[in-house]
Amino acid sequence: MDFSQIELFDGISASSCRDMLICFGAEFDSFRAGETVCEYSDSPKRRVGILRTGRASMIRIDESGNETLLEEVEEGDIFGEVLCFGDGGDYIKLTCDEDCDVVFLKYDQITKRCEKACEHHSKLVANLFELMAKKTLSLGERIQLLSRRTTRDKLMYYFRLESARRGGEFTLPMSHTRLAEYLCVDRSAMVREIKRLSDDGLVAFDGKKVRIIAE
Amino acid sequence: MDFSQIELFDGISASSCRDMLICFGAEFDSFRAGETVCEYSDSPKRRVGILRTGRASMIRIDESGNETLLEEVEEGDIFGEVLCFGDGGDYIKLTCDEDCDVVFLKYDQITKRCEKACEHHSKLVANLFELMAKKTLSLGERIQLLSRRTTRDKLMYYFRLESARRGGEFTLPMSHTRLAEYLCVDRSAMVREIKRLSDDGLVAFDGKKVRIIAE
DNA sequence: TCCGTTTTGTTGCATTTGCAACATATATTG
DNA sequence: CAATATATGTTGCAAATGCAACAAAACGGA
Repeated sequence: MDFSQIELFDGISASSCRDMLICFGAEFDSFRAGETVCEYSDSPKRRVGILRTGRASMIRIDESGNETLLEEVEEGDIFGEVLCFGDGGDYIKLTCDEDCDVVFLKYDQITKRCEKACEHHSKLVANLFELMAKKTLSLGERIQLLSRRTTRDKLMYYFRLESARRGGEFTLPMSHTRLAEYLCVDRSAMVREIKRLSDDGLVAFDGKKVRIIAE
Repeated sequence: MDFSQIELFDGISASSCRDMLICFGAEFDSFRAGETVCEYSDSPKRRVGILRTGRASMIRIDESGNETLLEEVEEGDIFGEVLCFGDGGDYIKLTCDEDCDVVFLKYDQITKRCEKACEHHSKLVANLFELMAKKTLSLGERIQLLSRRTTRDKLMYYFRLESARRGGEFTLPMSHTRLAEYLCVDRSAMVREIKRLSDDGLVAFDGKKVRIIAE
């Protein structure tokens, strides 16, 4: 096992990694596209996951069967019920969009000093801190998006963000169906609104390509 | 200055605190209720704030003048543009609901090792990690709330959460006006929906007291 | 206490939205 | 290739929502 490429273990020697993996109760696992990494319905496992490779989606399904895309988890991201999406009663799962490699750490071991007092414990916490800061930012961005009142505003905010991130014209990184889940709006209503944006000359669409014309 | 009650400095001696405050570029400040702690419109200051005492609100005001309550910041919470609410272009400010005491730390100093290699640097990062985990949870909760499609669902989710947290009946911790901002819906529409919830016998209201009757 | 400000309650109305139901197109898989 | 599943485009309609406007109530200082 090569730890050096994993951001979480950055600056920690391989032998220290091995020590720590024991005291953190680390588990490595792999999943195929479409498989479920974990479910957060029942008993919390109190562990933190790090996505080493692949892409996955945190999805909530409510009583009515509505699916909501809570967040996209990408390479290097952390996830876990201890960190986010505390118990609201609904069924939540993490599903792989691609094949994924995952590490799990026991949350309680992270903040408490371990008995063996691994010398690199604190370095690992610092690394986790970085990952967490990244996540916090992306959650905050999500809130900014969802706090728009209308579908039109959500779409424009999303398009502007993607456009800024990728520089001008960009390709939608997901299907309409999924985008609707991401914006938390009805798909058909969203498509209707997209057409209006196009008619009003604010945004130009060419297949999955999007270009903002006017603010 | 007594550091011992501040969660951030938990487990760190007063003398180490003094050392660190220098290398972290720490600034202490106090604000009166109603005052603005900081604005995140223009140039990012790249610093992290910790609210030592008091309560404050992170508020966004968009071009149309709509105010959105992005998050409530309470005693011990951290805040800052580096951590959340990355640049979406809007004007964001943190306003005190009560008198507040605040510490600011330079973000870049946190993750980088300082030249003097303060021995307690890593302990402080671990403490920050805890604070951040708390924040991440609350942001995730917020996303769960905002991802409900209808005002009714948002209200019910909010009521259930508060009810669970405070055990049965509870008192609304904010005005209707502010709650509407928090749920990101129109106030009048929200009041209308509250009346419907009451009429439908799902929730009983008595002034600011709220009690859930049925799920 | 009085005055100005903020909050609350309410209503009408145009617009937006969710929802259900299709037909069609586009993968995906055996 | 055929068969099945999934995604897309579209529409009607009832319901929810945003918005504007206003009066009444509550609050907060001077």
